[in-house]
Amino acid sequence: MLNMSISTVSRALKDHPDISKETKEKVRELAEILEYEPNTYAINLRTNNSKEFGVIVPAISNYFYHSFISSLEEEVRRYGYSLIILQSVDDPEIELENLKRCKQSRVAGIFVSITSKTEDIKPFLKVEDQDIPIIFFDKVPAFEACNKVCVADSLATQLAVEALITKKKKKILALFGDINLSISNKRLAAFEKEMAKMGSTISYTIDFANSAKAASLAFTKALEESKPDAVFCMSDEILTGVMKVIQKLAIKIPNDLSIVAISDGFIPQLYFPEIAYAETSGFKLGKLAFSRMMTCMAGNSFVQELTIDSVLINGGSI
Amino acid sequence: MLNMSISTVSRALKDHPDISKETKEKVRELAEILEYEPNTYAINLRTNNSKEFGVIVPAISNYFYHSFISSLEEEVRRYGYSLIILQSVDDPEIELENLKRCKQSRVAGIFVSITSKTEDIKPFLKVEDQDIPIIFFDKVPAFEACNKVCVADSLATQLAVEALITKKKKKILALFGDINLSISNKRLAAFEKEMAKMGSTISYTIDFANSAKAASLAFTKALEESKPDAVFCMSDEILTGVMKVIQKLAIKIPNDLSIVAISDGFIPQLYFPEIAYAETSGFKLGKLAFSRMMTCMAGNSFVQELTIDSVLINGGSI
DNA sequence: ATGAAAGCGCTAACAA
DNA sequence: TTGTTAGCGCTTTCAT
Repeated sequence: MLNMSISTVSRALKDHPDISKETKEKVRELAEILEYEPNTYAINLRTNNSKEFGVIVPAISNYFYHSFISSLEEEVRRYGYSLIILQSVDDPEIELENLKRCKQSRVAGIFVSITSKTEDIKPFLKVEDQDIPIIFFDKVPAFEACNKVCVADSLATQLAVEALITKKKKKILALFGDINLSISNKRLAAFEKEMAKMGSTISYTIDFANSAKAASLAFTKALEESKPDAVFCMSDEILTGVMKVIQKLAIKIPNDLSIVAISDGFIPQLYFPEIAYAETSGFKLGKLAFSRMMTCMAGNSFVQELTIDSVLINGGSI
Repeated sequence: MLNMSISTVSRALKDHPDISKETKEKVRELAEILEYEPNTYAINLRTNNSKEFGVIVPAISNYFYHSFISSLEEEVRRYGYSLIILQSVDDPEIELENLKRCKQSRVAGIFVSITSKTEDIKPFLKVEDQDIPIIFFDKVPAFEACNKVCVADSLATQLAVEALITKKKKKILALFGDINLSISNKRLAAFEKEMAKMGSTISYTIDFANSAKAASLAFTKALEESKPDAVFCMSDEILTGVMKVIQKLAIKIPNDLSIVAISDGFIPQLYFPEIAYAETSGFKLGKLAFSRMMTCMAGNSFVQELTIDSVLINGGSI
């Protein structure tokens, strides 16, 4: 319509320095009028990349992941990217399918939190070989040579325990999640290290629960048996189980019992008094994961494991 | 490598009836060995469609949306589709950008829950004109001629109120969300309709709160002023605000006060006793939205508004 | 400053 | 049953 070649138009539209001002103006005007939209499929084909990242998580409806995803989405949007969300429903097979989908969609990069049963991470490494960077977050493989961003399990545990110690608690009940999850073990190890520091001045009991209900049960039992003066809850799931019993028995917090948790903060502030917690923020982790991805995509980067800080958020529960 | 043309390979790979068994076999074998992956960009360009849906929500980190998204993802995955997630952070401008992104990515269809400030839905209708079906869900425009799937606001409200009436409650405090939100108004209207049915046998107070904190305040005030024997909470947000005060004042549920809410169920079961609620399931809405999308894509369908049922889930709170 | 032309990897109509 | 070919809409090199 403007009597110029396709290449001129293409260049004009992307503000190429070779094109004269007047031409650019004309092209832009007509594009506006015609409501021209570049065909993303063609661009992707031609440039062999797309402005999309894949995100593979065990489940979106999780205390932690949706805040991670939300924060990540905010970040990538600024850079013109979008997020393709895939759930593995904690099934390694579906996880593998999802990975394949990402590969086939030729996403620019993949964020993945592995399932609790994922054993073989070779498929992930293979995708990386094809120049699709992978950032593992939260639930990361033990394997060394991959990019990971994690919450500070040890630090968070330490902060939570220290808060209890400061308040001179003597009999701590520590409740952890599924014993098979690496996160449980990391936090358990950190907990025991803190206890070791204190020597025999503090006694403690440890139990595991793989659901809120199990946590309620474990807590109820411990209440009778070990009569703790403080409870350490490894996760929101554990905390909700404990808090339900506390409401049921009308236990006075913090007079009868102190509570401290590790959480991203949503659940703790539902209660009165609000529960003190060591923060593990999905929000912050999202930002970190993104910046790590950008570095990887730039290409000049070593594989490494990054950790976000944790802080203790005070509540009236200790 | 196999001494055959590209088209033969293409057809063999997609099990075209014209191709002989042996050829297919050979092609598949070699494809396996070579780890051939079809180039999605090229397919999209050629076929002019992609196996992706856009999802535009005010925020992922919301009581309701992440369960909707989670359920929708499960569903679309079965059909080989993926979900592109875009947040509008309740900003109509960003919402518009997101819509544009979807259009440019030429998604197969869009699921959208509009922001509380979205006034102009013409841009959405325009996208529909380009044969990208749009399913509005949850927060839908008042405009008639578009496809909507919603939770049953009236029914849920009715069920919740009926539960209170059955228990002979006489002084109901009804707490609603942001007065500007259509959802608040729908539920309010339904509530008043139920009250009208009862004539003067029941007295009630109505208040609005646009945050959990505001709900706490409104509830505290009402407690002193109107001394209700039951509280109706329009949403999880309201419920959490109310429950915090209840814990603070150690109010006995249901002896001192009955509580009923409208919720998808996660929050109500955090408390003891568990809170009775009329269910508005993001999970079910996801399934419905998807099936509606498929119908629209098939092309033979009228514009319509669909609603998912609600049921009362009993708790110990009434 | 602009144009011509090749080609990204695939599909499908048509030919053989 | 298989091959030839055009073309999807764009980017980019090379020529002018």
